[in-house]
Amino acid sequence: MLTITLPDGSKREFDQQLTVYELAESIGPGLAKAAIAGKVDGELVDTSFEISQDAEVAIITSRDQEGLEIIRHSCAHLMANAVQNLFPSAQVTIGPVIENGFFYDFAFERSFTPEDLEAIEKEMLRLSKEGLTVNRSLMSRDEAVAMFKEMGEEYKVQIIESIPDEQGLSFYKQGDFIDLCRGPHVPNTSHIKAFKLMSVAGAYWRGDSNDEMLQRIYGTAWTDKKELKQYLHLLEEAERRDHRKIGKKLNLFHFQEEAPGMVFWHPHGWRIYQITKQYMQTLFEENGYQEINTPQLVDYSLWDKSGHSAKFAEHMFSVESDSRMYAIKPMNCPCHVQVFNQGLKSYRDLPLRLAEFGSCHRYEPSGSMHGLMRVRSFTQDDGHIFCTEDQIQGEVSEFIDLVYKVYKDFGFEEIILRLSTRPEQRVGEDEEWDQAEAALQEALDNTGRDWQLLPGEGAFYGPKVEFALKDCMGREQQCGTIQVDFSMPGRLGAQFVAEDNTRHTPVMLHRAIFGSFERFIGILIEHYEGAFPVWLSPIQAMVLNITDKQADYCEKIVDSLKNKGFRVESDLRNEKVGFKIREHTVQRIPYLLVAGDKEVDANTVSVRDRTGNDLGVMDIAQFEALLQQDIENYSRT
RNA sequence: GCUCGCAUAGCUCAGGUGGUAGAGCGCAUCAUUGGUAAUGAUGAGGUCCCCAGUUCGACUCUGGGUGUGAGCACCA
Repeated sequence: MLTITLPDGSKREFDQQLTVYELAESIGPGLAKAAIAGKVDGELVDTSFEISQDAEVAIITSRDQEGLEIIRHSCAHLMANAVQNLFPSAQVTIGPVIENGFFYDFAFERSFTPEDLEAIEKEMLRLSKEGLTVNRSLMSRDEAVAMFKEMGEEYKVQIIESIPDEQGLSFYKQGDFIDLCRGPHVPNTSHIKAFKLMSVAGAYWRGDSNDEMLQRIYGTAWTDKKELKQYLHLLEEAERRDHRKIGKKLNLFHFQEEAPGMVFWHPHGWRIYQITKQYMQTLFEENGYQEINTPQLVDYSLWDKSGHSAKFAEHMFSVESDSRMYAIKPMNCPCHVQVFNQGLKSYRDLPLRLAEFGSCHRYEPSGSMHGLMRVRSFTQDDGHIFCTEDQIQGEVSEFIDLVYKVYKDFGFEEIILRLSTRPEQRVGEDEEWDQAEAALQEALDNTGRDWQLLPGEGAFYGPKVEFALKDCMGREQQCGTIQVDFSMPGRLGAQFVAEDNTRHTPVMLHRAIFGSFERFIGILIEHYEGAFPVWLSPIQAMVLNITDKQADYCEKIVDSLKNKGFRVESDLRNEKVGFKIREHTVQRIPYLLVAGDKEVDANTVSVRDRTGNDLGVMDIAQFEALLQQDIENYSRT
């Protein structure tokens, strides 16, 4: 007798053991058809799995997240199958599930072309339609090695050899194609219906840049065609929002060959930059930071002392002058310690918070640069807090609150918190680490929010908290961070006099909220698709005349709004008002004010927003109030 | 840095078996003074990314470089 408990709590009894598939069948033929896998006592298994004792069992279909992942995984196998059908000399390696899809890495004598992808996709479709049964089998490691050796699959042999042979290895076979896999997999290739191959790219074997490069094919797979279509649509939207495109369209910035990875900010882009900077400057003032500024060029001796040149010399720009070698500063912290070191500090001075809009240059690898998101010249909203160990938690707590406020003001509601703790290679005493990690953890717990733990991911000099925000497309963007540093203050000779007149080394907290202005503005551009909230808009309102007759009136309105501190301009060109409206709407200007004879006579303007809403006719005072309100509450219209 | 692709007018992009190129938008000039997402006409714009090589001749083919895109690796 066998009792199976289903997810709804109902129980079913069976005389003898049965497979997941048979269980699904006993519930209903529709479910049996839809069954992709089973979950037996919390463990995912194939539909062919034999249930031999009392258990809680769920039937997994494509509607479950796990079901979708199994489909994606099986789709990776389907692709490998298709590739080997078409290109027998291609060797298989690994093919995991990733966000929205899967990839599979092949070793092949040449790279795959877009035409190859089409052919592979076609072959996959054929195999899917054929409805091949997918069978699981077990093999000992030696058997498996022998089999793949015979097949000439060198990479697979390496993988298998690196797995400990305990209860045998599982293999999945469909048609002639067999692959090592933990599974589970769909019972039949016909379950894989909605997929598309997206791109080919090189990827290192085992992810190691010293190893050879393989051919990676990326694909996406979904439950049905509709979901696939939705996903492809989302990708199109992401492309529309690409900050590089919008930056060009809205004339915010450009890059050119002579200065790779360095931004030429145009007037409107620079305005956004200045507004975010002024925002941060106010925030610094309100939160006990003192703004400083430190040199761009600093002699290598300082970078030797700080340890940066030993680790990052290849990524630093150098300048030689008067036969001395300088680095263009790649970071601000050593300079901040120099400021701290001027004058003997007392425990009464702590915590000492120094902030800098620190312009840094790093020689980033050419292939890593990406628009504003990763550049070689950037400015951090950098800050360093010199404090005692006891002060860490309080400082971190305050900082977390600050980060939430800032991200909210900029329109980001969802924030992910991560704590990275001690790595194997590290400096500092374990006691210090214990204390610092506990302080960070407590600060996180005090927020009452969820946070993730990343054990071993901390920097060699101390643990850290990282802040990732979610943009409107649901993409995570890591921006802010606060890091405890046990190392640098000591290396650079920072000290303070304690209550008992002994000298101590302060702890240094590195912290940033935007990360870099460049990247943060890139994120803002994509988040808002260029339609910045009024408080960030380079131009908040454009005043349009209908004929030359209203030109003076328009200028008068612009002057009066400008005098109040609003960013307003006029467009008095000899064009039809419809043309001007189109142009400035495309430029995402929040408000368009139209003045014709009627408005001149009544001393009003006709107001329209960039989404096409007609806000009616109002006088200037009313419009000012409207703007003011938007600005004060960081409105996102 | 690695793999693969791309580089043509200010922008977005066409184009040609090797004989120096074209559209739309933008820009300029003129006409037009028009009420809420594109008024019309005319015109000016090009070292076809750079450097070598092959060739009677290279924007086109070959090699090298630079930049850039997707991904990998890296990211103090």
